[in-house]
Formats: sequence, structure tokens, C-alpha cells
Amino acid sequence: MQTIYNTLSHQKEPFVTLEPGKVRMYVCGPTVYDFYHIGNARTFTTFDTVYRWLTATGYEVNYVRNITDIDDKIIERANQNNEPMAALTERMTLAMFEDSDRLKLLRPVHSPRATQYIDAMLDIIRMLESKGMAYRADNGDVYYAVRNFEGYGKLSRRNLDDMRAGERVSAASAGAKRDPLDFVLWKAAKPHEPKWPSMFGDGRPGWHIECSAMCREVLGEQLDIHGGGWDLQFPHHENEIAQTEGTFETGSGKQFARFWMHAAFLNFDQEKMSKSLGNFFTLREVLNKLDPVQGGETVRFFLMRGHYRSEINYSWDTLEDARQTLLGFYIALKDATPAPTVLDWSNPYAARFRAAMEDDFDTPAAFAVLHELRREINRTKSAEMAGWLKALAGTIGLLQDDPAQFIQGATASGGAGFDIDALVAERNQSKQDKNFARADEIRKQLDAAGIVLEDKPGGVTEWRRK
RNA sequence: GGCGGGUUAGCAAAGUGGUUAUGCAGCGGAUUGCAAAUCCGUCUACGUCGGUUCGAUUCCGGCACCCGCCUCCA
Repeated sequence: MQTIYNTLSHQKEPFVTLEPGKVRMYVCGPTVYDFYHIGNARTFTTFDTVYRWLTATGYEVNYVRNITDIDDKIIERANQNNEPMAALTERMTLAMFEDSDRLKLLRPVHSPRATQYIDAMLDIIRMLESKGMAYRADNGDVYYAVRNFEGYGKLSRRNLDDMRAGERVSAASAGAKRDPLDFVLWKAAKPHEPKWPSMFGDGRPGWHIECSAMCREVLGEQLDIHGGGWDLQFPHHENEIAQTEGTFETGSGKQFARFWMHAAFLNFDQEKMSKSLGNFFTLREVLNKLDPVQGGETVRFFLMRGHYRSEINYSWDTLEDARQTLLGFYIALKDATPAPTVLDWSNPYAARFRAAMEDDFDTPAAFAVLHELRREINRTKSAEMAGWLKALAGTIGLLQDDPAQFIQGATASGGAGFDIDALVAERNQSKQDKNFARADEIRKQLDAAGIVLEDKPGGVTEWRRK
């Protein structure tokens, strides 16, 4: 049975869907003003894994990851670049999909863009206003009155009075708000900013309302899983709950999302990696430092080596460690051609793998099973075992590349700058002639170029990227 | 100030009231012309102080240190 740790209840719960076998999953996607960083990549990889795994175990998952294409930062960046906002967001959206493809992220079923759901946002704001949960302020903005929503704080376990007493909130000026914690639903138009007409006057939406509207339009009023990064818990997700549940009939007991999942941070030097701190690496930047053939899966595997609720630290060493381990899996698959495999969960390896994944997506524990399979393959060269390794890893988006190609990396297509095969042939001849000095010299030369030789039985020599 | 998370061997990282997690690295052996890869064997653990218990890394409490959210943030 699948269990998921629900941030709402702070415990693991059996996963129960609104409709049998059907999963409505919404994940907060990127704000497209720049390339996304590997911290974002971690969250997206987490939910890609959830999507793949639930699908592999028989659920029909309607996976939605939005694109925020209207926001303060986008406006600011477009102005800096002196380019139209739409041109910037279009460019960055394409780049986002490119990067995601390289990370082997499946495309979500829907990738709604906020600017195409303005009407839906206004509908919700109108409903909230009619229920007395939203108000128009003197400056033309429309705010959500958090005091009027009884459950405010239930996700992040805060209460309004504690927050009010806190240093940071009281320091912030309330401005036109009735309560400092009220948040903006609709921002009145300002010069040189994009605007849409509305019953509240020209303006643009606040960030939080975008997600509520896209959830509602694409998936309906209620979701099974709502995901995002840990930092979105408050205020973003709390506000989404307030917005969506605020439109429900009072006392209906209806919940916006049944399961809230939050991916932990990716740190650098033990600190959260974020754009505001400036200590971040874009995914693109990291991939460009890696072999083009191996890079995407290396980063993906690196991100999955830690449980999604544990913080992990990014460093070149941990990335390289992940690459070596991944290489080990591909070496096993190269030496034993995987047999076509139909997933039968009664197989002992499959059962243990599944038990790990069903325990709140425990990928590190699942990898332990894959390592046992790897050892078994190396020992027996069993095509059946190789088939299982590939099939199980495939349920979470790993080990699907051609092993020979992966192992040789981009050097296979001439990246080494010289004829590897000719040197290998010369070395084999030298070995036959017992000219070991020359043979070792060639091996050393190749090693310096990052190529490792492996002499197989029967005088066959294979090579791979170091 | 409020709230939450963490501390596992050289490194990375799961998990468990008593029985090997796992990977990388190390060490010994097999194999190899020598290596590499692989296999076999093997050494380093559960922040600290108390409590509960026949027994705690694992439950409870105190303490220390680290991190995060409370402002845009995956």
C-alpha cells in the first residue's frame, strides 16, 4: 500500500484518492524569468519520480505543473533586458523544457501558464469578495482577509497571533492592508506594468491566486496531491488553501488538497541554495560541466540518492560519486543483455523495491535493492536479472540509456580528439608481441585523456570514460 | 520572539526496541603480463546527559550544535 507523508498532518498516511485509481496532482512550477537552478531541479525530479512511480503501479495521474509567467521579477527582468515581457517568458519557458528534458523529466500532462487564467483568478476573487473574505483597499489593491478564514495556518502550523508578535511581520509595514498578514489578490495597475481589465479596475494578479485558479480550472476544486518546495509551505500554500477553501460552502468540510508534499532543500556549503542568496547553480551550468551523454541522468540520480524530505548538499564530489555509482549500474547492464521484462511484483526483488517506494517514496532504500541486483548480474550474467534491474529502475526514470553509449560518454563520438580504436588495436598487437612497455604506454596515454581500458576474456579490449 | 527539521562510520545515505541497510573510499584475497572491471572476505556508526526497558542508535525528557520558514524564493 502506498503511503505518503502528508505535511498537513505531519505524518505518513495511506494514500487514498478522491476517485479510485485516479490522481490529481498539482506542483508549483517555475517563475520563468531566468534559467532554473538545481534546487528547482530537485523539486521537479521529486515529483517526476512520484508521477512515474504512481503511473507504474497502476494509477492514472493527471499531473499538472504550472508556469508562472506574470510576476514582479519577470517585469523587473524584462525591463532590465529592455525586452517585452512575453518574449522573455517565452524564451525562458522553452529553456525550462529543454533543461527538463535533459534531466529526463517527463512532461506534465498539463503545463498551464498563469496569464491564460486571468478570468479564472478574477472569478475566485469575486467569490471571495462576496463572502467577505476579500476587500478592496484604498490604493486599489484587493486583499485577502486572513482573519476571516478560520483554518488559516493549518498547513504550516502557525497561528495569526504568534506571527503578529514576531519580529519580522511587525517590522513589515501593513500599508493599505487591514491586517499585516493579509495578502494581495489583485494589484492595481501601475505605469509601465502589464495590466488586465477587471471589475476591480485594471491590474494584475497576485502570485498566490495564480495557483488556486490553475488548480481549479485544470483539475477541479479538489486535488489528491499538491506539491512544491519546502519554502512554499508558508505563505504560498497556506494562501492557496485560504483562497480555494474560502470559496467552499461554509461547513462543507471539503478539502482543497488531501495530501501536501514538500521536497526538502538542496544546499550548497550547508546553506539553502537560492536566487536571493546568490549561491546557486543553474541546472544548465551544472549539465555543461558534465559529459553531455552522462550529465542528465547523473544529476537526476544524484538528486534521487537522498530521500526527498532530507536536505542534500550539492558539491562536485557528491555529484562525481553519483556518476561513478551510476556507471557501475550501466557496466552491469552492458555485460548482460536485459531480457524483456513484465513487472511482476511477486518477484522478491520487485517486492522489496516496491515496498521501499511505497514507503513514502524511499528511493535510497529502493537503490539498495538495485545494488543487490547489480551484484547478482555481475556474478551470473543473468539476462533475467538484468531485465529486472532495467525494468525496476525504469519505473523511476533511471537506467534506460544504451549502456555502451552511456559508459563511453561523448568521447565515443570523437570527443577524445584522436583515434581510440587504432590505439587499442596497437596495444593489443603490442601485448601479443610481449611488448608490454609499449602496451602500458598506450594505456597511460589513453588514461591521461580520461579513457580507461578493460581487457575482457578472449583478447577483447573495451574502453570507457573514466 | 513564534514554528518546524536535523545531528548515523573517512565520505554519501536509509532504517530499526535485540538479528549485515546500501554505495564510494580503505584493507586482504581471487582474476590479470601489470592494470581496469568483477567476485569473495573485512575494518571504521548511530551528537550529549538522563529516564523507561531484560535490552535503545531506534521510545521519552533536558542540553549542545546546525539548518529552515515567519520578506520574493523549489
